[in-house]
Amino acid sequence: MIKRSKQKEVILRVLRSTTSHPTVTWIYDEVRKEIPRISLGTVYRNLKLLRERGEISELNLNSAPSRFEARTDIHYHFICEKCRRVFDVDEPPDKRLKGEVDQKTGFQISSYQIEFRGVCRECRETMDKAESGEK
Amino acid sequence: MIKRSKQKEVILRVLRSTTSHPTVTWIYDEVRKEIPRISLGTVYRNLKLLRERGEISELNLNSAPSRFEARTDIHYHFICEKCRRVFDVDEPPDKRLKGEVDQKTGFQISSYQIEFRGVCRECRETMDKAESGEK
DNA sequence: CTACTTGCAAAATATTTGCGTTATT
DNA sequence: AATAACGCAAATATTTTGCAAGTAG
Repeated sequence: MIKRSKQKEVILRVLRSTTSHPTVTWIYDEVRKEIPRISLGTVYRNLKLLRERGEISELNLNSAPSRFEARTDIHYHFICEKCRRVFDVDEPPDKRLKGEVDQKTGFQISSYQIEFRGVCRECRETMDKAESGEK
Repeated sequence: MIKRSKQKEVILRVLRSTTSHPTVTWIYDEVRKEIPRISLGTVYRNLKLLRERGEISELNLNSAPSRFEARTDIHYHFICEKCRRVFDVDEPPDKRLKGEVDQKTGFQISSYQIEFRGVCRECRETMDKAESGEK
């Protein structure tokens, strides 16, 4: 049975307070403002529990540390390969997709993720400027 | 400038020889059969180069080690949460999706990935058996 | 009480990097 | 020659885990 704890509550509250898809370390630093003696291991353990309970989502994007978010509904993500920021994409996902893949493969699908990669507008502008200036 | 090397060639050939989405360690072990003194660092470095050149794809699925594959066309993946195997899903991806997200966000999208998670048929059967036997 | 949770520290994984040497162009 | 790539080993992350003590149910 899962027992409640101050740590769990604060971790969840911190994650719900942002839309920035933070890393474990960022969450750890935020939570420490309230619980200075919390350990990184506890953060990992609770994020894992919360993910298993379906209360949060974990994103594994290219290049190491996992990102987390409080949203658990299916939506797209965009990862900027320059600045590494992660954006939610406001485009309704295809409702039929899961069912079709379900049927075609015989797999029991519990969730899915769609991730776009590229360069965000801001970084593109910076790059354009740099290019015209340098040559 | 990128120079060719025996190592690069063998790594690429090994990856092209399988559809199993191997980890770096698996690739390393395979390549060592031909080049026993190759170092793990070289495998990492070359996989990174090949990915940057767009010759291979890197998949970052939940739970640590990256997986690689020689395919670079857009297709879906299914990850079994029990046995951790990765399957290609034979379902044509939505052609309009990239364009729509492109337009809506103003991002310059270079690629995207769709990953389904769940339990594969084989593991489901194993679980069903275990359950009926244990109670 | 019992069993889940915590903090701490150590271990286990995974990936990157510095450096002197070797190979490609 | 110049520079990219290599092997090796050490350094960095990143994540997990064992354990003794604390806390919720």
